[in-house]
Amino acid sequence: MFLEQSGNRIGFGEGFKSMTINLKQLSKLLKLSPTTVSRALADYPDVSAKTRARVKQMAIQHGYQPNPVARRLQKGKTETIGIVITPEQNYFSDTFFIDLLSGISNQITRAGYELILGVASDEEHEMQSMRRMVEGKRVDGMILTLIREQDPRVGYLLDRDFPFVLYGRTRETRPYAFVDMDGKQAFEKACTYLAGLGHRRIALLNGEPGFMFPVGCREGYESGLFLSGLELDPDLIREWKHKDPSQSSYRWTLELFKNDNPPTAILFQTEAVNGIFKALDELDLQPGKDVALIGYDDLEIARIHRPSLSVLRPQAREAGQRVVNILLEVIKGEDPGKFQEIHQVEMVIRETSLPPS
Amino acid sequence: MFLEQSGNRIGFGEGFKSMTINLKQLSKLLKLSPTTVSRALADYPDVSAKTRARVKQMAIQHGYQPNPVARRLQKGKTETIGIVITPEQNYFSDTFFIDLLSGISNQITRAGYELILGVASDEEHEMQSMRRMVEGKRVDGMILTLIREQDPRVGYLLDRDFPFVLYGRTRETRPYAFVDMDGKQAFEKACTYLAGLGHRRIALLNGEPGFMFPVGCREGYESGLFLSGLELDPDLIREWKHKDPSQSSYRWTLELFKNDNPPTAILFQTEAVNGIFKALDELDLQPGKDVALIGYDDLEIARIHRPSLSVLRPQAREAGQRVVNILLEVIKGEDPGKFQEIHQVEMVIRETSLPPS
DNA sequence: CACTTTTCCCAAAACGTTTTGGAAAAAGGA
DNA sequence: TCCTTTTTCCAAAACGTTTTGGGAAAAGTG
Repeated sequence: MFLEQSGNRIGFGEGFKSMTINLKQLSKLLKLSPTTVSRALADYPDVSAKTRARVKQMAIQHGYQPNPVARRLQKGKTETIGIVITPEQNYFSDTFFIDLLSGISNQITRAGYELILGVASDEEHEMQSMRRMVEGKRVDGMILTLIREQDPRVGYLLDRDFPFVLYGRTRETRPYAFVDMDGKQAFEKACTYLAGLGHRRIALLNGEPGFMFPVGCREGYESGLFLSGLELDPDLIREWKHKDPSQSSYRWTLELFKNDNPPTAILFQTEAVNGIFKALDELDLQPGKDVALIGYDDLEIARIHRPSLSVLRPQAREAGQRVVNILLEVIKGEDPGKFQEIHQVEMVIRETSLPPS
Repeated sequence: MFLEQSGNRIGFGEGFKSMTINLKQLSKLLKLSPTTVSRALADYPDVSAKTRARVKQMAIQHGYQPNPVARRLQKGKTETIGIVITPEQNYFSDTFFIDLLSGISNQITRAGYELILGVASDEEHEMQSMRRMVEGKRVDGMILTLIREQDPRVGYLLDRDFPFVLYGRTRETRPYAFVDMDGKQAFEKACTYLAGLGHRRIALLNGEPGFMFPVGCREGYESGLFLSGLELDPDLIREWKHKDPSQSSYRWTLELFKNDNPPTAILFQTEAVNGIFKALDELDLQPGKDVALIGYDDLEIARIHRPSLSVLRPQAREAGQRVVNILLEVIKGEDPGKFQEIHQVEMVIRETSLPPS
């Protein structure tokens, strides 16, 4: 009785009228048990080729799709992974993060999973949003970006053995999975390139301390100087604030050129380029001509600007895809320590990396 | 027997060890039925105040949270809403879209819902991603942004009575819910303001045809000219491409000034500002001094630039919150036609809106 | 032919909630 | 005291899948 009723309950209720068909209804149509239909669709070997074909054909004909919520309940998995972004850090700006997100999203969809997004205004809400996802059993795994040197999120997740993958790295001795860009090698390459052109005073306008990504950049910078036989001058290193990249980089650039012996080249994250351009303009210095520039990240402004900006270009899309594939492995139970990838960064020479004049 | 077993199944299995407690387990602890516990937590009146307090206390003590997947199955709702973004349109860039998303996300979380995100590379995948969500029963409602004049998504959703809300508007006669910014009123205000300063040649560098938002901008521009007793000159209207705002606006700005009678002011979407600045620089015209500028959207660059850019500022965060609240009503079964909101846009006068020199 | 193996299918349980439809106990009314 | 009403609780069904543990029929095997 009840079975009959529930089988006929299509098209009732207000709001969205579901045109979709049930497993039970489909099985009735086929005069088979729900078990067999389910197994046929899942390509189990214990259903004959003939009925399997019949089932699949009927499923397609009626546009049957298994209800994901029911599947999740039975399987004990949410088939969902979570990510929390914090807009105030405009890390999010422009193409870089979008490329990363695009790679993540596509791969997640391909796996039949879902991506749920949290937007947090600050560090505290970031943690809160993540805890809701984890403790509320809303996701099977987390993706973390914009990693800090000491990142409480990593400890939290490790403590409860919850699957996660970092885009980036942190200071943590326990093994964990990550995909990172080789910022060190990138900045080393850029630095030796500039030195090879004859630059002797190369400045570094680096990201804010506390985050992990500037660490590699600085290491690469120092290593590049060393390899080129140049000495490190602390006066040539400055750090912009991520809350206000343009404003802080503007001020620091002006400061750099108050130096008795000013730089002839600057390495920096492209995020900070607006402030640098502005400062150089005020100082009557032409980017590329009077000061060589190489930015990290190939944002739109880098390609658009005249002269166009030489950049270090991370493959964000590919990285995003790797992050997801790894996370799916970790969710399956693989050892996270096995997945620690450092991706190469390409250097794109455009118009702002000439020899010193 | 089986009940007992499943009740004890904590801490087994590889991977994430769930520390969380069940409704069944909690009810056993309380020596109550799952029914009563569930109803106590949901504040049903048919459970005594004393036991309700006892239940709640125990629930908090053990950190009980109902499994959302099970609840969704029973309730027949996904408690999830979907959004699809397309990165290539760098509508997404900078603070505006993030503010919108932030408002959306916060309100969704507050309602206990989830936001699932699709990232589509083009119009076709955008539709595909949405269909997966809708036909796959993965969401209860959709949020649409960056609406086109003829937008197939709207027809699709209307056809199957699926709840949705637009951020923006489209050309569609059937009633639907939307939250839009009053671009018309904004551009009218900006235009009359400039005319009031004495500008007689005001140009419009508008968004790409096919999308809906430039329509209102143009209407406001024309209305502003009319109200100020100025004549419309088609030579002063150009349209940039959304795939490449900087490049196209750069070219069109140069073109505008080839005019025998060039403009003394430009209205535009702030997205296109880089190209305009670049072109003015080449033409040796100072923004704000030689050419007045008012942009639509208060992006970071607008505040940072010297001279700082006068802008029309939509309240994206608030709009995002409204979109969600409306969508929740529509999901409940309210008539979408009741929810059609047009939000005012504030004008922020900074340094680029002086009288003509 | 009798026995074993393989092929093909299915009934029932389980996932963790909420809702339905009572039922027992307590309280109120005569 | 007996009947009615209110209070307080609960067993069972239901949501739509997948998995478990067979079981009947068909196909081999001797």
